[in-house]
Amino acid sequence: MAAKRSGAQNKRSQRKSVSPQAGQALRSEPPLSRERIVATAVELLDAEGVDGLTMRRLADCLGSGAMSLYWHVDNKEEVFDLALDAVLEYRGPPQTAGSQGWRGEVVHMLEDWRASMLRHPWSASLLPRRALGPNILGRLEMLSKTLSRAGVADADLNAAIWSLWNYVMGATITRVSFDLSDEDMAAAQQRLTGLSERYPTIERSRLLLDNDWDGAFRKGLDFLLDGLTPG
Amino acid sequence: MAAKRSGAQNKRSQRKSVSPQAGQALRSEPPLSRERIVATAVELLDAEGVDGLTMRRLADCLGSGAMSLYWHVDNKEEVFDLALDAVLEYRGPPQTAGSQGWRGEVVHMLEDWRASMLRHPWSASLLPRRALGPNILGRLEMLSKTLSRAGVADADLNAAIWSLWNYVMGATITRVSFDLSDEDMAAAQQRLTGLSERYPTIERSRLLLDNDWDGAFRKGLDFLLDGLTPG
DNA sequence: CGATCAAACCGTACGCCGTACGAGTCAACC
DNA sequence: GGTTGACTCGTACGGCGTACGGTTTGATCG
Repeated sequence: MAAKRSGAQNKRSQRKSVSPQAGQALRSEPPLSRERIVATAVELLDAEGVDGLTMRRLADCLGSGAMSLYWHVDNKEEVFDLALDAVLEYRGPPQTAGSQGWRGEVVHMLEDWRASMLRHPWSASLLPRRALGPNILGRLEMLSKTLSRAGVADADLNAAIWSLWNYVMGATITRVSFDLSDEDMAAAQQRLTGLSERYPTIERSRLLLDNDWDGAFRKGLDFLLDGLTPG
Repeated sequence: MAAKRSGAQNKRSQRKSVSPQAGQALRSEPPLSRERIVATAVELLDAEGVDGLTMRRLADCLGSGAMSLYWHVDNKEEVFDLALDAVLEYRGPPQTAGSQGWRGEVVHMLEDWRASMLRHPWSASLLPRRALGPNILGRLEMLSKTLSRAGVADADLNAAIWSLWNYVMGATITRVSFDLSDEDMAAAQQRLTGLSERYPTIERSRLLLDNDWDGAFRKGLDFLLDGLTPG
């Protein structure tokens, strides 16, 4: 009988043979692989959203049967985890202005983090999962190293990292949640004005409308960084 | 034919009759109602988590048929929305120390917000939804009013509110995501030490272990409030 | 060459899901 | 009695994740 044991055992073991594509002479598709599955999953998520990804549809897009996916992947959860991390690659700050200092580097990485997730809004709805893939860990490592070099005390380092993480995640989720279409906006406003005697202040401030999300994100980030660093 | 039209039309219209419980002479359960459905949904979510809530199970707990729920509720999404808001009621700061000032009131409300969600961890996984129920709106209204009275400029008010919201949501989601059982903790540590040459800083700082979440939350909140207020 | 074996693939089936549909029940009112 | 409207629910449909076991394929070895 075949193997197919528990997670990451014999699967993902790379082909040791010399032939680049083994078999599959009649099939036009390249053979399945973790990478191809994840890449296609991201495409599907981008196109159809979180509910549009099913194992059957994913397999269809890959030109394979649904159950074939389970050779490369433990279950649907793992597909989500891999897709989330796949979208969060970070290549570092732009080299053109190399002398922007640690703070510029941190701001750049965090704004890029948020932007990457907003480019794939489904990623925000996957958030409450602890999948710490290599890309997420890489960003945390960069954050940790940069803050440490900037003089943040070791005792405060973890709190500082988590504060920034929290802020970025909250801002991203909120931005996705309220990324309403125009009619939704109108409906929300409608509902609020109907209740203006109950919520006069937020009705008057038009909190749910015309807000500068990007600017507010940057502002709050600055506040946080001001507080987090000794100088 | 019956009515059952679109959202919040004829449903939820309270009984005008004098009889306290109409019909249902043989059934021991009280009649269905939005309130009872939501309360039971919260119980079920607390007990079984987000995947444990299905319309059939919810109906079973209520002693009714699954399809009966749809008279009082549009769909499962609405059950989630109502459950989320139901858990976020806020009764205001403790009256004993009435003179703690605006900042104490804000901190109290935000810490209570986070605590309420941590008491029902499923609420964090429901987050990326824009359901603005009365309790959430009430908290936003309180925040808006208090900050405004504290002297935050109107131009900065919305940014201030969203920054605090973002921070609280991110911190709560993160806390839930990493609320690992002991073996999960060990596994995460295992995975990290295996990769210590790739992520030396976060491995050394033990970022994923022994962290003071509550203290870090309070710290970051203070940073944010420091930056947000003029004085 | 033929035998063997693991890797990779996939068809079928099971139990569960959300909910459309329409029929049923019952109190209130004409 | 007849009608109506609020409410309950049995059945059914299409779709889901995935357990299970069978099949194909290429590599390896005699």
